[in-house]
Amino acid sequence: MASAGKPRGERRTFIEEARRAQIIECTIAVLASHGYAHASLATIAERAGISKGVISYYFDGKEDLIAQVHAETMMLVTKLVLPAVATEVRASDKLRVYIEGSIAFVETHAAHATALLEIWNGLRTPEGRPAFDARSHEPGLEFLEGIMRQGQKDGEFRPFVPRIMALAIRGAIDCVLLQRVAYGDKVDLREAARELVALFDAAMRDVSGPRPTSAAPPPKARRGRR
Amino acid sequence: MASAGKPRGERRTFIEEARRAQIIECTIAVLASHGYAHASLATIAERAGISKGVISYYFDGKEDLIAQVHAETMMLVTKLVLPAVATEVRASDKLRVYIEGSIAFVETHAAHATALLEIWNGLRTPEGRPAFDARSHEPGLEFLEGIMRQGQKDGEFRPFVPRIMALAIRGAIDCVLLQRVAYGDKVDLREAARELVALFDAAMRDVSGPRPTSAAPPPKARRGRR
Amino acid sequence: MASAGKPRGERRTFIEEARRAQIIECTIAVLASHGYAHASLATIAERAGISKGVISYYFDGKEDLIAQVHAETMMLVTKLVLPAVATEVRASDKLRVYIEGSIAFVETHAAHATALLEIWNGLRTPEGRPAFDARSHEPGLEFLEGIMRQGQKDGEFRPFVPRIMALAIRGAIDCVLLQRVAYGDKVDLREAARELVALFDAAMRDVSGPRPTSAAPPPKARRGRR
Amino acid sequence: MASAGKPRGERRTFIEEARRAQIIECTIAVLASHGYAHASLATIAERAGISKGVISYYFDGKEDLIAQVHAETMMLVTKLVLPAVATEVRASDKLRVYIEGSIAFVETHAAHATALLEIWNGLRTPEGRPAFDARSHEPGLEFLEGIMRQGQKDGEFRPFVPRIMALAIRGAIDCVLLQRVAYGDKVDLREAARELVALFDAAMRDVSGPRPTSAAPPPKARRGRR
DNA sequence: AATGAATGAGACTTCATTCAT
DNA sequence: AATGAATGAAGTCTCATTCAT
Repeated sequence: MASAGKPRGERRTFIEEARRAQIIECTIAVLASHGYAHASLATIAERAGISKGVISYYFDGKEDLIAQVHAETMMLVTKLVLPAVATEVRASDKLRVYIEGSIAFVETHAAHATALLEIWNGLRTPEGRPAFDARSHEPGLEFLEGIMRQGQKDGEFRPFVPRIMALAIRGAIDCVLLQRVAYGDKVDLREAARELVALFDAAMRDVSGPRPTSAAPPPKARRGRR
Repeated sequence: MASAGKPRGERRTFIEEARRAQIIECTIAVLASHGYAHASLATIAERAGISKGVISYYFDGKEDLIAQVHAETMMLVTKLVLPAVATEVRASDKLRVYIEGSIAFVETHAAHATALLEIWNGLRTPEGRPAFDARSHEPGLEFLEGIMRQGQKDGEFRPFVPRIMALAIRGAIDCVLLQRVAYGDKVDLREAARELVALFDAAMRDVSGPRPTSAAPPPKARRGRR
Repeated sequence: MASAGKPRGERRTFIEEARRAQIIECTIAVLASHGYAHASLATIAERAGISKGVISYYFDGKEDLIAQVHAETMMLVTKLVLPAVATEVRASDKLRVYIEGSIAFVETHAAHATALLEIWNGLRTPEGRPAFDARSHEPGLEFLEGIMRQGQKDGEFRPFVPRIMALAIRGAIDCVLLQRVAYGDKVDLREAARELVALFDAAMRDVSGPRPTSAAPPPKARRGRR
Repeated sequence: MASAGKPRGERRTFIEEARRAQIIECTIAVLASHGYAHASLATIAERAGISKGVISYYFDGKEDLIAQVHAETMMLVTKLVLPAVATEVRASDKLRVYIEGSIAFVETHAAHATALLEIWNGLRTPEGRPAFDARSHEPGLEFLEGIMRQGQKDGEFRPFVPRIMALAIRGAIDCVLLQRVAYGDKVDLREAARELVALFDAAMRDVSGPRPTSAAPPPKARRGRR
């Protein structure tokens, strides 16, 4: 039950917001380094240098904590990737920026990315079924499908089932993240981004005929990759 | 500890082997239906209609049981997919059969496939690090890379980094499995197989020049981004 | 520990007295609605719209708070029932008024009555022994016994052991309260009062012989039973 | 969830039945001596000289344990009181035997009686409402009401509301138990039984006129009360 | 006079593991 | 070869209490 005394309303003091952020940050770190199953409240509290009770004070139990970490991280990755995608006009450019941005997120926010993967894989319903299963990919998948349908309408992409293509993109990015987690710096993320962009460009581009909108060159100057 | 009397050597009676197989089978079923974290020895024993002690008798603890389930399942999937691949000659055909076989395995051995995913995601070292992380993909990845290198040598495939392409294939297949787990029959595996084959065929095939056995395949010009 | 600065002496400012009364009132409400075990300081503070610290400021811990709630409520029920009893002369009338008043208290002060029951049942010494056990009934029991002895001396009542009769009256009233708590409005308290009066009148009245003080008619007109 | 491995089926081994009985016995003792709120599993296990886990092994959690203690004790008191009641024919005799039996149970099974009272008072729903509130008295109350209605039909009892009379009887007995708990041997249970029988006999007996079935004298010889 | 923040003990539960039979 | 019984550690959660501000 949402017991009393916890500052879960809208009004948040400065110190409270700081603690909350600190706990979330530590949870991400522990998720990344210990894995979902070993991310106990005790470990998290120890890392934060606080007592376990504080976590219960700020969050409605472990489930709530994990859910908020998930939401916060999803918001972060969305905020970092989507705006860049929105600046592009052509579907192929959108996808390129999406892939590049996703891989860049893995590089700049390794712990966040790993924690996200842990949550996706580890969070379960009481009966053991995945709680953030493929369903939690939905928003991202639908976003990708939207881009693909646009590309197909514009004649930029060949015909294919958008859902499968979107799955392939997500799976590829996640698999690269896994490699990064396993092998660390030995995995060249720049190269991975470059290759994945080329891979899916080749996989989707329509080479069967003349570009329908050939008269319409890229409406904006080619943006350098970095 | 590996106490004396346990039949863990090579010599195994028939009944022993049967028990062992039964336990492994039940573990797979429980992993698939309850998830890694909820797959307790009690649940497995109950499903097998035996007492928990028997599991300890045949396996050196839970970790050992899971490891053997993993090995057994990997062996199974390998046995079902690789021979078919070996009957093909051209790299593109090998890849097609590999993808089709992998997706078919998901369909015919749903529990095995799900259990495998659960183990990959859930099994950890005592410190919390993934025990069957990306490293356990290695054999499969290297197998795929070998096919790709062959295709590139034959001029069938364009130049690309085999490792990344292999990762993308594995990721795509795993993601389709996740969808299947999440959405069940609503996911059309035949369609998925067809689409993935087309996807990676388009992604890899060399369309720049004359066909496969031409005299001079593109050595490695243009590792350009597009 | 009773730290300095807390207004626990006699001298109390108006605002202090108001806070104290407010906390006690809220404690009664929470006891009645949540039960003893679930009446946490957090819940009480929340209901009062104050912080938990205030309660510690005005009371020496939870035990002290409950004790004061008990004392206050006992005082209230005494103040409401005893004066009416005192206006009667004959023992049978006193008992009638006592029962009617007790049941009326249950009706007009439902939360107080329920809270009292919760305290009687729930409050324990640190070792787990009832802290407000039967002993806390003592004043009320002795009061009833006094009335009975008077009635026996006057020849109004037959001979019986006053203590047991007093226990029966208290038990009957408490049991009616329990029914009220459990079944709410479906329990007709007017009827219960009427029946209990008749029950104990029949149980105690001496019908063996002529009224000793038959010459002394009821000194006041029979008060309507409702 | 009813986890696996617990012997909760019908088949019970001897040793298992013994453990189960031992745990229930210890729970009754701890309930009686420590009160409901302080009857933790740790205390119960300590008293039984076993580890906490054993309790979980034999019972589905604390709630289940308490429920079984309740059921077992109710069964015991029923088994001890009801047969004796059934041997009587006249309602007044049935009630006499019921009261005598109930008080005798308090004397011979003090811990059981106290534990029962603790459960009635202490067991709550998650929201804090009584779980074995007055409702759990229902069977007993209805049994008493049945006797009373028979007595009224036979003309043995005067008219009154059976439910209130039944409540009064239960309340009186419980209150005597409370006194016993509080004052121990100083409370004379024989006297209490004698007095309560006389009390309720006087309260219920119809003295208004001739016995309706006066022609039918007591069908069996008066059984000496002691 | 009051508050928000933090603590730490204690409760219940789950589960891998051990052991006598 | 197998079982039932038992253990003990670890996890999550609640809550009275303390304390600096």
